[in-house]
Parts: sequence; C-alpha cells; structure tokens
Amino acid sequence: MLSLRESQRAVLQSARLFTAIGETDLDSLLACLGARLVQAERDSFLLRAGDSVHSLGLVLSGALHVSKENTEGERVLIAALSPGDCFAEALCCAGIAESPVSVVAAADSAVLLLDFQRLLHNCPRTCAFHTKLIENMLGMLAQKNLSLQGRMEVLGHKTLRRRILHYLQPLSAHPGSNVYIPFNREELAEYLCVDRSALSHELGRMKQDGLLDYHKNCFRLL
Amino acid sequence: MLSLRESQRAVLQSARLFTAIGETDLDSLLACLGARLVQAERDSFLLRAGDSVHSLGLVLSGALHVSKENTEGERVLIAALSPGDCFAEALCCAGIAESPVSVVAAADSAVLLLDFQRLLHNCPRTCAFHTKLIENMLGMLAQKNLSLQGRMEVLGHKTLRRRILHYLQPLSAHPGSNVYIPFNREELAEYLCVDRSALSHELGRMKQDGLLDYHKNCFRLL
DNA sequence: AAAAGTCCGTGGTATTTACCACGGATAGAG
DNA sequence: CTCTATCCGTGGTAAATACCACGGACTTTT
Repeated sequence: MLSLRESQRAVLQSARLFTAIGETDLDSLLACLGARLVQAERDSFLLRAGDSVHSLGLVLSGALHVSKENTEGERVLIAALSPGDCFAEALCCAGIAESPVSVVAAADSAVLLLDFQRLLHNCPRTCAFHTKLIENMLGMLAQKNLSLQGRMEVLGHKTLRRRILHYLQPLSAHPGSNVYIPFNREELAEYLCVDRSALSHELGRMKQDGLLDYHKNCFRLL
Repeated sequence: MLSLRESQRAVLQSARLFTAIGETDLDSLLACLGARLVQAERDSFLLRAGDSVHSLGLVLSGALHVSKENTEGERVLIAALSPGDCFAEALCCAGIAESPVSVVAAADSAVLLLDFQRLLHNCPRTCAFHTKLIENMLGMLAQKNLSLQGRMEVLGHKTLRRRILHYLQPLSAHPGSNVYIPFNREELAEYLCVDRSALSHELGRMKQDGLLDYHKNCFRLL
C-alpha cells in the first residue's frame, strides 16, 4: 500500500490519466498497476536516453524536464512537466523499449511509476477501470500531440524575436499580465533551440523596443 | 456499401488503424463507422485551418500534406502522408472541434472519412471490433508522438546543413542509397522552416563539399 | 510550335545569429 | 564574511541565413 501525502492524492485525483475514476477506486487501481513512489532530487535523472523503459511516470510534485541530446552534443529541451503530467506514455503505447529522451528533475520532485504491461493489459481485478484508463490515455496522447504541434510552430519561426513572442503569447492571459516561465535563460535557449547569448541579446533589444518587460523568469508582454 | 478498388482494400488491410481486424469484418465495421469515400484532386483542400472537423481521414491513395500558416503568413509543413496514414486522429481523440491545421492533396488522392463519434463510442454491432480499434488508435497516436519528436529534433539544429542531413539520414537505408523525398524544393524549405533560396544555396555547397548528391527530389548521401 | 507557368539554381546584399570572452550580480558553502 | 559557483547581460566579430531579383530548364496549355 502506497503512503501518499494529501497534496499528492489531490494531484492524482485531478490528473488527466485518472479522470472519472473515483477516489475509493484509485487505491485498488494503483495496487493493480504496480505503482511505486520515487523521490528525485534536483538534477537527478529519472530516465536517460538509451535506457530501457518499463514504466510510465506521473509527476506528483516538483518539476521535470524532458530533453534530448542531438548528435552535436547540444541539448534540446522538449517539454517542461508539472504535477499531474506524465512522461513515457507514448513509449508505453508504441511498445518502444528504449527511451529516445532523458527526463531530469528540474526541482526536488516526487514521481509515481506505473507498470507498462499492467497499464495496457487487462487484469481481472482492474477490468472495470481499465477501459476508462485506456480512454484517458487516448486523450492524453492526443493532447500531447497537439502541444507538440504547437511547439513545432514556435520552432518554425525564422527569427528569434518571433520565436520568443510565440512562446510567450499563449502563456500570457492578457497583455501586461505576468508570465512566470519554468526555465532559466540557458534552458529557454535550449527550448527555443537558439544560442543562449543570442537569446539574451534579443531579449534586451525587445525590451528596448518596448515589446516586453522582464526580470529573471517573470515576463510581461506589452 | 462502399465500392473500393482492390488496391484500396489492400491499403485498408495493412493500415495501422485496422491492424488485427479481419477482411470479412472490415466491411461491416466500415458501415458502422459511417465510412465515406472522397476523391481529392491535386491542390484541393481536405481540411482548412479553422474548419470544424467531425471525421478522421485515412489516405487510400495519393499523397497529402499537413500544414499550418503562422501569423506571418508563412506556411509550415507539418507532415507528408502516404497511403495508410491518417489525419485528424488527434483532434478526434482530444475532442477538438476546430482544426488547427490544413490538409491538402499533394497529388490526386482518395481518402476514407470516418465519423469521430462512431469511432470513439461503442455501437451495439461493432462492439467486438471497437476495443481493437481503440487499441490501434492508441498505437497510432503514440507513434505520431514519437515522429513529431523526431521532427522537432530536426528543427532543433541550428544550421541549415545539419537540418538537411538529419532530415535525410533517417530516410537513407545506407550511405549511397537513393532517397526520394515527397517534397519539391519549396515544400522542403517549408518542412525545414527555412528560406527556399537559402536551402538551394546550402544544397549546392553540400554537393560541392562532397557530402551528398541530388537530382530533383532524389538524394544520395555520401 | 509558341506561350505561359512552375521549379530551381545563382548572385549579391542586408540582417540575423552563433560564437567567444568577460564581468557583474546573486546565491550558496565553508 | 569570504570564497566559489552559477546565472545572465554585454561587446565584438565571424558566419549563416533571409531576402530580392533574375534567368534558364522543363512542363503544360493552347
């Protein structure tokens, strides 16, 4: 039996993966899925590119970064994960044993690991929830697909300035509102696939041009 | 009852969406899914960004391009689809009514349209195949997720030369083998998100440097 | 066969970005 | 407090790309 904190339970309840699964059912389900709780210190790896994977990960607290190194040794930041988000679910559903990406804790984090096999294949006891789980997984994958497309659109812009703007705009509720991004400069550069100092240069010019204002990782579009 | 050509039936049989569904079952399944056959002439739209979508598309013959216009009016080519491939499946599973992308016929094509609602929700008669369908859809979405990540990796490269190489390498069976790409120069530029003439320039330099050889849309890595 | 249209390579130039090096600010460790 | 490490802005330069314009090759149309 897993011992989870109240806040971690709340994350599970509202996680996309467990939509429409009751609180009481969740316990038996977690047991059936072979759920394991893992604590990850900041900067520690939950998965390394090339590792064999057998579990899906669900973020309970903290923050994770999904990244990949290209052949030139540069890192590409693929996504930032918050509590409730999952990783390796595509590998699970595509039946890929070897991970193409790395997952690192960007802060001290807690992660729930769920067994691939038990997720996808019916077991007698979880049968009732199984269908619901698959349905949720379908929704998650579809959602991630669309967000990857959104990411591609950002990378599709030819100038650094437009990449920055199109990264920030969807995060900004309205012009003038504060946006706290989950990256420092170096990470944002890896996310936008540009040189760090070029990013700093361009941010400076944009501030000068009155397009935006920022301090540390808090931005404001004007 | 749909009247499909033999070759179109073969495509359906080997399509990822219908994996492990027998030939005899396929007919009744297609009827239950409200399948409609659509012929699309080259350059005609099967879907426009902003349109409301209610059907998943499955390519029977020809070739389709999935693209999106960014706010500057530049087109970003997201994917090239071949017979057996699907589009709008993520929209279907995420319950998005308005398409963020456009789908255009790159050649005269035949496409099968399947109703979203009937795909996702059980109907009494298709119950037996329904589970299998969902399972296949899960695999397709996962696969597409991974291919989008691969695409991002290409866009992640800072130099045009490396983008070109990393686009071609996975397509090349071995060094020296012919690779026929589904794009002309302008389309390849839109796929790699670079300027067309800059692409031509760089291809010329790469040929001069002995990195590759090409003629029209046939490439050879050396 | 001529005309029109499309595709693609090329030259030249202006912009943009990458790259390197440095130093100030800040936070954390001893 | 001091030392150290990290983060980030800055300047300067080399390199890469975008952008524009043009013309030749090839296709399709009439």
